Amino acid sequence: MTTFGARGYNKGPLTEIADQVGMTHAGVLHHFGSKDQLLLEVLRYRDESDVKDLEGQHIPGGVDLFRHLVRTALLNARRAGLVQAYVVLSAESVTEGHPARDWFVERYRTLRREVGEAFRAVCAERGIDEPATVDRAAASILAVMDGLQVQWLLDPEQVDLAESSAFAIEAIVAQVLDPREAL
Amino acid sequence: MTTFGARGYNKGPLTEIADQVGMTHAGVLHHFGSKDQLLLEVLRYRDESDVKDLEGQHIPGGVDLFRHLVRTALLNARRAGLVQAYVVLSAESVTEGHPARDWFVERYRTLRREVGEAFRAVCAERGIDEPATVDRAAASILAVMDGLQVQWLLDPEQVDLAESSAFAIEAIVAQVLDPREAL
DNA sequence: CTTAACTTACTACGCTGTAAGTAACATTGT
DNA sequence: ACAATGTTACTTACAGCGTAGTAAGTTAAG
Repeated sequence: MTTFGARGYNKGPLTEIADQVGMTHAGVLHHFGSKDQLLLEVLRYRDESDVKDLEGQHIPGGVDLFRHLVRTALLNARRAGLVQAYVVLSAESVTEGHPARDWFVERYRTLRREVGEAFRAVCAERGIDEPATVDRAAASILAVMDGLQVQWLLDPEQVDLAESSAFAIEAIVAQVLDPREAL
Repeated sequence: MTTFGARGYNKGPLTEIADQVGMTHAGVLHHFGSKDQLLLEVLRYRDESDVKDLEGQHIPGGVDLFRHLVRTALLNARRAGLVQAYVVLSAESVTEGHPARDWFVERYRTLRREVGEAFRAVCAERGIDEPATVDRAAASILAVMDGLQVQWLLDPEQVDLAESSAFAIEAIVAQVLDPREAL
């Protein structure tokens, strides 16, 4: 994660990764078979340990999911390395034949579904019949979080990741629950 | 742009670029000196020709800038290659020692400033005293456009770039002009 | 006569993946 | 109890490719 995050998958050599665990690059290949496979295992492992972190604690739904996303943005501002890994790898994954492409496609589908469901729950709770904008809003919330991360990594002095994320999420949620035309 | 977009800067070889213009890779280096320099020239050239496109036409300000951004998202849905180049290169640029890093830092600063000014113009026009959220909103609008592009490139069937962008921009503008708390 | 626009040929490096060897440990048969 | 036989976790060494950059030569135009 450290190497792929700092230098990207393509430019992140196995030798650097091997050094970090006190091994030669051939040793790493002994365990993972190929560099592609290592990347997928790293991503899978992150997912697993994220789930473990939430064990016992309920995975929030409804309005709590949005609060959770805001807290995540706040947390992310303290772990640039991990954020950078996701930013770099997700963008790289859109290129031809990238080994993590399918993983990111699936990941975004899952996240959009979860955020979409949270929207539907909130709408139901407040007696709003489900607006057509739910799917767009779900994608937008994930998008704004990702996009802010890029700007923040490039220019941390100028961009406040947590504040901007919170602002944008609030804006989008408000627009779903009670749409207005400003333009 | 085609090669760097499709394969990224790191994995985009000079030979492929040279082939596209019917030349050897040494011919390309004759003109640009190094691969780094070529990338910077490509980016500079894109900027220049964007300015040329707008020549005569006024660069929109105030509320028209937001409409222009929505139209841009619509236009972008028809040019995946260019979009992919920006997505891949901007994310790659956050890595250590990337040749385009400074360029992207500067680019986002400029864009945030322009969007921020548009916000201030609209606020002045409508007699709203400038809210503290302008800067966050400016970053958020750029962020949501970028982030949606990633999701759209990965899964064009599932994500409607134009609609989602329009929705999110509207949401953010509305929240600046007339803030509400939804959470 | 010079300069520009190349090409060919080469160097040199970085990288992934493979093959063969080694040391430690586990398992099994007697 | 102990040898024989894997098996695991590596290392060293190397093959082999892709690639950026360089140097020298070629052709055409000014």
